[in-house]
Amino acid sequence: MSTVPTVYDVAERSGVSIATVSRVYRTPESVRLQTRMRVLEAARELGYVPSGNARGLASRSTGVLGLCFPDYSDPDAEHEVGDDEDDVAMLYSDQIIRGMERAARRHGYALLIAASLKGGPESLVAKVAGRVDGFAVLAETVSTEELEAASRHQPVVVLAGPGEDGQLDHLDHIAVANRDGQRELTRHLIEDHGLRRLAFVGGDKISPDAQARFHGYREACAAAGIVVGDEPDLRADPMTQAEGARAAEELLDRGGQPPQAMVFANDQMAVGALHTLERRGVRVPEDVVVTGFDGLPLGRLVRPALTTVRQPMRSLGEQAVELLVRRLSGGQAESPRSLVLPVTVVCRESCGCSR
Amino acid sequence: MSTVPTVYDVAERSGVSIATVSRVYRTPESVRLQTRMRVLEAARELGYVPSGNARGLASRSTGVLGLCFPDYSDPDAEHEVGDDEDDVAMLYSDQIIRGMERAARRHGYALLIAASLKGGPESLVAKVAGRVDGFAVLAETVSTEELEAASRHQPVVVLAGPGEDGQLDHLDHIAVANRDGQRELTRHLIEDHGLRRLAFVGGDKISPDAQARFHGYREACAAAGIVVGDEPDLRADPMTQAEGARAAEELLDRGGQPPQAMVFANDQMAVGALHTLERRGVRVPEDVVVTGFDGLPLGRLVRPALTTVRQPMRSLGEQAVELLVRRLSGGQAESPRSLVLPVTVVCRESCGCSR
DNA sequence: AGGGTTCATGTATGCGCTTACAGGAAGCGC
DNA sequence: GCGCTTCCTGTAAGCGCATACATGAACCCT
Repeated sequence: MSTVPTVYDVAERSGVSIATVSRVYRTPESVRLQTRMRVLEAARELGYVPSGNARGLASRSTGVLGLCFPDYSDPDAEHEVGDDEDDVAMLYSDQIIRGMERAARRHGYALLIAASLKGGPESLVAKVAGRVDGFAVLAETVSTEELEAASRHQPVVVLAGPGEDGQLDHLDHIAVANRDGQRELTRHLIEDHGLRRLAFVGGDKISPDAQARFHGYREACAAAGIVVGDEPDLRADPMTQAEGARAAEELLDRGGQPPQAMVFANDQMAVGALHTLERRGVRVPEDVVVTGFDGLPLGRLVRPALTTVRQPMRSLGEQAVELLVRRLSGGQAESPRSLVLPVTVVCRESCGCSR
Repeated sequence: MSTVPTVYDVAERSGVSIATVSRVYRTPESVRLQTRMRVLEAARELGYVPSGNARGLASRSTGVLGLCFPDYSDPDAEHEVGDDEDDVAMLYSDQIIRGMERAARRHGYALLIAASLKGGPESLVAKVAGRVDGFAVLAETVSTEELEAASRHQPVVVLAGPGEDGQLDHLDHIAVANRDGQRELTRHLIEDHGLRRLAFVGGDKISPDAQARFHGYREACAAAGIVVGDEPDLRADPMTQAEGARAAEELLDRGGQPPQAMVFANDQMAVGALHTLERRGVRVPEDVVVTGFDGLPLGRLVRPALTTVRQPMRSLGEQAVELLVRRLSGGQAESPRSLVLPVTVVCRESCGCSR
């Protein structure tokens, strides 16, 4: 790899000063055409590539935005086969990555992504925050304190997070209308399909999303005079297909009348349930209605197609970038924004709608 | 955003020198516990986050790996609804991103991703290469010359690219066995299912992948004494669901005997075809067999499930990182590697295999 | 011819950090 | 008490670039 060429090398070779070399890249018009070409020629011969680090240091900006997200699966647990579950599991963050990448590109930024390495030597934030102009974090990804520190000196936006009550509410925040969406979907099941015996399968207690959805569910039930406990009928942890399948199993095997509808806190679990139900010969939606939440592409592809609530995950990422970009271009002083992106109920086959 | 604290601020506040502050982060054990805590305390109070740029400059390494990939879709063409196609379209690069991200994380690297902005001010490589320790490019992403320059001073691996004949063959290169896979799948259709009237739907002429697949197809046909022209029966461009649907339509409407099997150069087109066929009341696999290529999760979810060739896209990304890491840890001098990852034929319902 | 402009380039400094190297303090054996 | 280690910390020199400022040439106008 020999020694890496620098401005000095290019300057020497083309007989100009380093300042001129720098100008050729930063403000080409300010350099006489002839000189410019000489410099570029020398750069080409040397294989010169400007150092982003040096540039960043000198100009105090990197042209890079960041995204920190949780470490879904153990990176060391390599599953040779059957990474199917996984394929789906990560779609959520994939969508956000895509959204951010796109929006970032539009604004001329690149995207640095890093998943939290549980207890790595360097903290995630140190790694990301130190290299970007601003970044987004998927809620619960990094320690509050670190976020705190980082956000004192650069824009940070929290995605899909703690919601209104968080202690991070001085930061920009983007969430989706979990509660509204679930309430609306539930209302649909109750009013439009006339169902009364519903079962809600939630997630772990920590997940603010799952909790908000449960609240929406309860509200709709309450509005219809259906009694619901303080807790979901079942909790799945993690919220995977496998757990969803198991949950369906359990709901089926419970004594008493089986539910008319299984309302899952996310699509993955619902899809898992679909598998179980098919295997057990339970017809969907004739025998039982199934719904999810998220609007993963996956849900459109299973049979029966999944009724769900579509989260605009991609646009979550895009909005995050927009927010960051705005802060970076002068809006630092504005008061913290808290967006709640609307969701839409998507009726497909699994709830009994004609389609 | 006030002024960003630096080592100097932390040093002053904690009464040590900047070297000690640096050591606290780089080699904590080399600093007396008491001193270390004083420093960390000061850092916390100030909200200090080490500058990645400065660190990179001084230590000549960034801890970041990069990925450049093509600009699939026009970022400005926002489709409010019906981004369905798109959801699937990007799965390919998504998978690679995931693979890289994981592997990178394992090795303690973060991942910088950037799609080529067609004719942006700064070239993609300049943007990425200058900020990372090494990077991968999806073939055809950046100009050969730029790659050339970058690869002279840092590891670069080309993914799924020009193959054996490229002029970039002094670079590390990872491809998948397109030809072998398509040959094997085609052989399966001919020998195991006894089909003889096949139709191959390829992609644009530029795509080396699609071309290689067509070659594999031809080889299998030739081996079975089936005559095939020099060109695919149909070319789809782009290789999307919509185009696949249209291709199926065309194959159906062509005069003469319809094909017994539609062999598509990728999964997306095959899935599009599946839709068309269902709509037209043509049964799969009873009336016509359909196959894809790629092994997208999508293929497992459609009905009938798609017989295809699974590309290890995730592992493509992982291998890329492994290669980069190896080069970075002393293997610079090794001769260029050219991996061809094996693919596997995945028989599902759409070819008539019991499942 | 002299003063004022404009344009192109060079000089010099600093961005925030890492890291050899040096130096002082403390502990050891003799 | 002396020399030798060992351990911890400070000093200082860059890393590669951007950029304010200085410089000088060419030009225009009076």
